[in-house]
Amino acid sequence: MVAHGRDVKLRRRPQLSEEVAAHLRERIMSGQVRPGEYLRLEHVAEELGISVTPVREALVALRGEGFVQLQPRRGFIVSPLSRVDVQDVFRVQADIAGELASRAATVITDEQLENLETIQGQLDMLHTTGASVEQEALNHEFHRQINSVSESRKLAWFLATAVRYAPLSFYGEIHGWTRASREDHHAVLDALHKRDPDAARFSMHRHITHAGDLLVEHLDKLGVWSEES
Amino acid sequence: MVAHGRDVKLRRRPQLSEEVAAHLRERIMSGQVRPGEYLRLEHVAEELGISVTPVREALVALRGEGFVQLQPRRGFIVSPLSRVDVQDVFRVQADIAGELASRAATVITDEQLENLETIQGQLDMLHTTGASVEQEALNHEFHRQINSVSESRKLAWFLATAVRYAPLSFYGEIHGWTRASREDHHAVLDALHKRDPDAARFSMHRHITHAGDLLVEHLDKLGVWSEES
DNA sequence: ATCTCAAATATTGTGTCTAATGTTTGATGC
DNA sequence: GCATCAAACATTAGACACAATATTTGAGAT
Repeated sequence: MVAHGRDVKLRRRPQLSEEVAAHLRERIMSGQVRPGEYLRLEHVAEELGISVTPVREALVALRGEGFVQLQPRRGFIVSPLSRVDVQDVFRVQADIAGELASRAATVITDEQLENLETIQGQLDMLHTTGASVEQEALNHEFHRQINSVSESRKLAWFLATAVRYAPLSFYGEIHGWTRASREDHHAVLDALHKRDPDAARFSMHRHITHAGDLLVEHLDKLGVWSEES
Repeated sequence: MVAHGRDVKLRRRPQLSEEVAAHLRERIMSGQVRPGEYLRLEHVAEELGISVTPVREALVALRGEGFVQLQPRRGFIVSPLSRVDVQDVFRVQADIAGELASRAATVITDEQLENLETIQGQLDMLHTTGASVEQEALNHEFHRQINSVSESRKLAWFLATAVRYAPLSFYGEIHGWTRASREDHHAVLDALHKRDPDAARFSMHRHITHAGDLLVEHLDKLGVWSEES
């Protein structure tokens, strides 16, 4: 039972299918592959220099996330995507994140609050410099902490699937986002400090809505929508 | 052409992995496999008389639905499940179904309304007899119609994933459900007739909440929860 | 001699690949 | 147009490499 040391294996190889899924998500949400297009197993496999098995596995996962549709015996098609669709995803995300923040407000410990303050403090410092990768990580950690406070597994899971619709590097790239985000975060922290569930829900909901609006604008420019009106 | 039938129980029309996924969902939500248990690929494959490939595919899909978790190189574990978890899933389901009903109320056509009335009429007739399989189908169709009126793809998709937490044959088996359902449905129809979004949202939300409460009660008896408190 | 503990070895089971099978689509000939 | 056939491709099976865990073995300490 003795710990065999925490020899950190830095080279922990991620699952191939995970990488493929991330790759395809990115390609879809950046408009490189259009809605209605077929994603051919063999084609993708060849492109990445792997066999079809992990590609198929990735596509099955992506189907579960709503990015592609499976036509049995025919193949995987990129799902239609409209402005309203993305707004809807963020509506769900905002509702659930709000609920989680609300629950967190009633049970959060002083220690957890301090932890959040530390994270936000580091974020605020990075604000001046432009280290967007670390900003991403800290931002993610900030939300992860809040969402884990109430231990609402299923809500957290729903939230996680909604979050996937935002490209990984999105938040670092959007001008003006870091600043708006900072103010939003402080409003959330304030509500948590006061143990005010309604305020926590409201401020978190508003925060996610802000993000969603920016993403829609961003995707607008990329022109990823399937149809226009 | 036709395989020399060994003990072939699985039909060939649907995808194997689909059937496996449904099979495992059912086993999880009926308490036959407990949270924390490993689902071994080969074991499941042998049990169903198929190879491991579609089993793995089904488990990947189930991971996307939150039923199991993947520990890389270790295996698939049945996710924890508490009473609160199921309540949360139904909360999300109720919110989204309410939103979809609300949207439907503002755009539904007379023709679509008449269609719904027909479906509900058939449901009401079956109420006296006990043809639960057909009841299931009609009930499903009733909701499907409403959810498709507003063409909100992503919301409908979220809803679909939440719905999977109810065992397929659940509604037919619960005593008193068909009657309560009938009243709920008529309230929804009434709201749609009046083109009243708020009433549609409210009545649909209540309907789903009713169903959720019954399912929780049902699962309580089965004892599927991972821990008690 | 017995116990402790770690290195060596065996076992189990996933992750990926290759190959066989079946289905769909589109072209070709009638 | 309609049947037939071939190519393309998804789907399933089977095989194997390798990682994670369990078991055994053996050296050193008591």
